[in-house]
Amino acid sequence: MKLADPLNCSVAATLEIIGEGWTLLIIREAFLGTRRFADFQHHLGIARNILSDRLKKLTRHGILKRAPIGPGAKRHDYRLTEKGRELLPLLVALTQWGDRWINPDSAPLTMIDRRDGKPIRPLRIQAADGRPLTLHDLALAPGPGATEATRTRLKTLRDEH
Amino acid sequence: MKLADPLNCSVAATLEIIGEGWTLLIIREAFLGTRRFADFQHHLGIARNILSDRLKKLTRHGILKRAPIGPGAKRHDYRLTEKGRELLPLLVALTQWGDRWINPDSAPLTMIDRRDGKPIRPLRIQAADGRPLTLHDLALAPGPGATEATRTRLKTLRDEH
DNA sequence: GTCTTTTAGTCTCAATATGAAACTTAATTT
DNA sequence: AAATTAAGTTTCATATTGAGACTAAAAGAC
Repeated sequence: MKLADPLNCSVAATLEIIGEGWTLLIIREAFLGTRRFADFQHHLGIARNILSDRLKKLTRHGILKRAPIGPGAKRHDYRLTEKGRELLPLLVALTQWGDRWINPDSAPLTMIDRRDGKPIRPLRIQAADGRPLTLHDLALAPGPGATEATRTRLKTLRDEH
Repeated sequence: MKLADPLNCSVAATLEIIGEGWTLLIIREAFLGTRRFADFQHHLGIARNILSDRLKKLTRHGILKRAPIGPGAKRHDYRLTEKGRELLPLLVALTQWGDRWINPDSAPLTMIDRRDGKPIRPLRIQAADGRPLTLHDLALAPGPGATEATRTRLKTLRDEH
């Protein structure tokens, strides 16, 4: 994916880091507790050079961090940082969409609340006060980082509607 | 991304369809109201052959559908289906993560509640009864589509913890 | 209806990324 | 000290991407 100009968009910015199949699968593995190079490689069946490249990229972006495997060990492994753990809602969104639209009635894994064993609720978009919102309840406003182009585009959008 | 075996995982299944940067950016554009080939091309700066390929793939998977541009028109455009619109939480997750971790204090766009103009709430993982859950409150259970390998893996995970 | 322009692609070819497997080096184990 | 394992790197064949020229059908102008 070779962006001509920056799109001034957090979706695009995020995808430049994790917008590629293996990267998110590596992150998923990390959420499952995988830390070692060889384990990522076995579980995913990814080529070693690609894995090496992606682990470097994720580390460079602070999503994974290298840490000694044990106290005093010289080898290291890869662990999720806070920045990485905050990708959980993204993984949940991917899982829930896949469960519904690709594997309906045959979800491979269910995320449950450890406390009561019940499946978690589907993600919802909510207003500040918690009301659920649909697509039609949403609008876009320029944020503090909006460029002039973004502002113009937004106006065009509003005129269309 | 060439998966050796199916991973029996909805994340992987979903990423096989949309796990590539341009695909999600096309979907984002569609949420912004873009429908025509030339408009996707112009807004994203994507090569025409790649765009053509991705639109076909998205159409084949039922995320976009082709429809006549107007009543009686022979030309068609591309519109989100219900299946496509259900990707909204995924886009919100991408946006919110990017706003927080890549563009802190300089979000390009803010999603607001049309009713009161206030920004929407950050996505949360919630229990069936609505309680917010953190990573540590979650567990995984085999779903109806779990393979034997998945069940075994899950047991291993549980033993580790 | 015919001419012109626009739209939505396809085709070609060079550049880049990926994947498989052999190879290397350092850390651990025996 | 020797053997083994773990974590990569290198090499090279193959696949994907990107830029731009080219094409056919539809829409618009007259």
